[in-house]
Amino acid sequence: MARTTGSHSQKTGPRVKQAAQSLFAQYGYAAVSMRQIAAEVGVQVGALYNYTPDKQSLLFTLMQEHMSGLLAAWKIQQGPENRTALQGLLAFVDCHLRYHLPRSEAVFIAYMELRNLTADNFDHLEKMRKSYEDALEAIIKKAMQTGEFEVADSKIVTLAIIGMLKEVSTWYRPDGRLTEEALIERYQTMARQLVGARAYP
Amino acid sequence: MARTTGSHSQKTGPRVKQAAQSLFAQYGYAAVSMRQIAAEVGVQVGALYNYTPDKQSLLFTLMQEHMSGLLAAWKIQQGPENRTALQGLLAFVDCHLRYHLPRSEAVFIAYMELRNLTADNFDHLEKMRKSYEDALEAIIKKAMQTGEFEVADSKIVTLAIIGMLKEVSTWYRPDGRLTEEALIERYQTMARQLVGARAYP
DNA sequence: CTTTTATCTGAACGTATGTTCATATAGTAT
DNA sequence: ATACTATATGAACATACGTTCAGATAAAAG
Repeated sequence: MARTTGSHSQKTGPRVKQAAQSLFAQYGYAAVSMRQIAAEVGVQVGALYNYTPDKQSLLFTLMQEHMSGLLAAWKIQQGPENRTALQGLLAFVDCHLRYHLPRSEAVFIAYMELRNLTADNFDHLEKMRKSYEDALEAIIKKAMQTGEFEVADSKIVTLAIIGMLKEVSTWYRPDGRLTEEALIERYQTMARQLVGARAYP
Repeated sequence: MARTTGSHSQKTGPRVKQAAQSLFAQYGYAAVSMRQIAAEVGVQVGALYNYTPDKQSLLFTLMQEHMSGLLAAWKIQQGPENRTALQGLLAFVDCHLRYHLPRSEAVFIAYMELRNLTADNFDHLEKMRKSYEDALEAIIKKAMQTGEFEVADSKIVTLAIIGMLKEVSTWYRPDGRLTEEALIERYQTMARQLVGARAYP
């Protein structure tokens, strides 16, 4: 062996991804050229192809890693099976916001660039998105059966809560009026009222 | 005068806008070429410039008209000054969904293409969006003072409700499980619970 | 029928695109 | 020092872009 694989690559590779994420988030995938990404990294355009087979893979990798991280975060925070539905709901809100708020660029891309994925890549991500949605719906469904929540339609309530949470990423700024903690507390309250939870845990 | 102005124009003009709307919604502004739009209309690319000074104006016109229509719809449905806050909230939910559900293409563009507007055009639309948001916040604020709603933060609740409503457009299909009426009723219920409204109107 | 003019065509403009590749460069191992 | 190879360059590829415009077309007005 001559040189440890990717001695430069280990520096440049992440910088390519970071530049792509930053530019895709700001201008959109279709509006960003490989030359713009190269310029941001400080390299000629041909060098990018040492780190990605093509532009599409760059987008897919970013989106896939973001979604994997989200599902992993929930797996950790989802807690024991025997807790109440309200505890589950509050944990879901907490987990979602804590993961999304510090990742505004990745979040923006995840919601805006789905249509720029190839069919295969789209299907892959759609399955991940669905499984995240299902995690919340499972909590709601269980609470409907036990009467813990007062909701008429678990599907709609699931989507409403996710919609309410997604919207936060469009305006939240870390230096804004509310701390992350205060924000989470407010959204937990709204989620609790939205599902008509009977009592505090 | 030789020919009534726009004898063909009155047919082709709207078709250009419709084609642009359809293509922008499906593939995104940056990914759609003027040649694609022309092909959809059934005309050569040069002919488009009889109907728009440039591609940007095509986008702005679509977004501006959509937003004008929304504000006009609310102006009609907003009702008398003396009704209860809950009546106002339910009317807002009703108005929002009735306007958005049959306009999925325009809605998609309105939320996705803001960053492809020039600075001036963006500012114009941002003001309109803000005034729509303010309409809802005014209802919430009033209800906070009278104690009609139990909310801690009118701004956050406003954004949460709008987020919840916006999300509907990402999945609603006219031939789906729920009728428009049933959907509106469910979202009115969720909005009412979300703000902790004291009693039914 | 002739004139007028709104509308459309077809070609051209300069510039930009994603991707490839032979060649150069510079660190690492022997 | 020499050989090796991961990484970067710089130019080239065919194709596409938004926009312009001289000229063709066809419908209404006189």
